[in-house]
Amino acid sequence: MADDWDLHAVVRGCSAVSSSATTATTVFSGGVSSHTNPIFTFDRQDNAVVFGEIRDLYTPFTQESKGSSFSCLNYPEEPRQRQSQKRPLSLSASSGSVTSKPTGSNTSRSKRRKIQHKKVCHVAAEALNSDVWAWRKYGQKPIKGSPYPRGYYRCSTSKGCLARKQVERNRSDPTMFVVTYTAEHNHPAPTHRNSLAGSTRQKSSDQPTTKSPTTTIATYSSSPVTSADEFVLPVEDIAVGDLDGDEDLLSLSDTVVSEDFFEGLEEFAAGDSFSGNSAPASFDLSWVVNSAATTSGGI
DNA sequence: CGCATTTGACCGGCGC
DNA sequence: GCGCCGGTCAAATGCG
Repeated sequence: MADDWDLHAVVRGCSAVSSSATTATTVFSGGVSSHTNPIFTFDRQDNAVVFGEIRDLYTPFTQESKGSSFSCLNYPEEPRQRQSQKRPLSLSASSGSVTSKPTGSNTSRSKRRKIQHKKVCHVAAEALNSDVWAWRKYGQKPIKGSPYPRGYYRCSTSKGCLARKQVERNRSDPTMFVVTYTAEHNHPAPTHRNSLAGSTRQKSSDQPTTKSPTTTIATYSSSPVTSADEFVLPVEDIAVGDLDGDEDLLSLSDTVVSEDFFEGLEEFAAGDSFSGNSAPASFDLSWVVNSAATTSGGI
């Protein structure tokens, strides 16, 4: 089926460190556009973002930036309502069992859409591989304005972690991906690629060395990054849920982040992610495809 | 056997 | 009020 979509192969990215460009943006879905954090001012209409944020992007959404010098995150947790709410789902149960849907009884799943903060960042394919967190794919969907599907991932490091991530290929630049982070991790970042993620799956039969041209996320292997120099973060802000911006998704200002910014990250990324996965130094999709969303692999 | 991925369906918000 | 679309869930499937 959607073999070509392999978006999942891309996941992993953003918060990572790789030698490539990354764009970070904080967005408030729903229109909560005003500022919220004194540390960085971002305005949906101003494209104003401050490093703190970016830094944050690269920083695991830990509870509250424990001791981090960048406590920029302060997401309101209003939207945090459902998540593990097992709904009856009618799939096979057919009619009757739909339990007449939880008509607002508990919480609506989308309520979140209104207030949830989101962090959007643009990362190069290479950067997608490097992510300290373990993500597990829970869905994929074709998005209207984009020729590429969007993959939905959830943090698998911790069962209760609400952190989610959406990965979508930038339609203007297929080599770039738009990663949207939602909610924060309620647990510290794994020093080593967590295990909860299980084992990295490897499609032996489908080993896409070339995969379908359709969308094949050409995630080249990551380079042992450590050169923060290459970190150029074009910051910009986009309207969540409204890929109208599509094309300008990746333009705007370029900000060079000092390595200092990612020092910690590198630890994560360089520390284990790479070594953990015998990542080929060359462009090998297979690796990415495997370790991508699963992360796990590592040690 | 366990876990991740895949995929179709369901749900609710938002726009018209 | 209706329809569209994004987001999430859960069953099924496959692989390690």
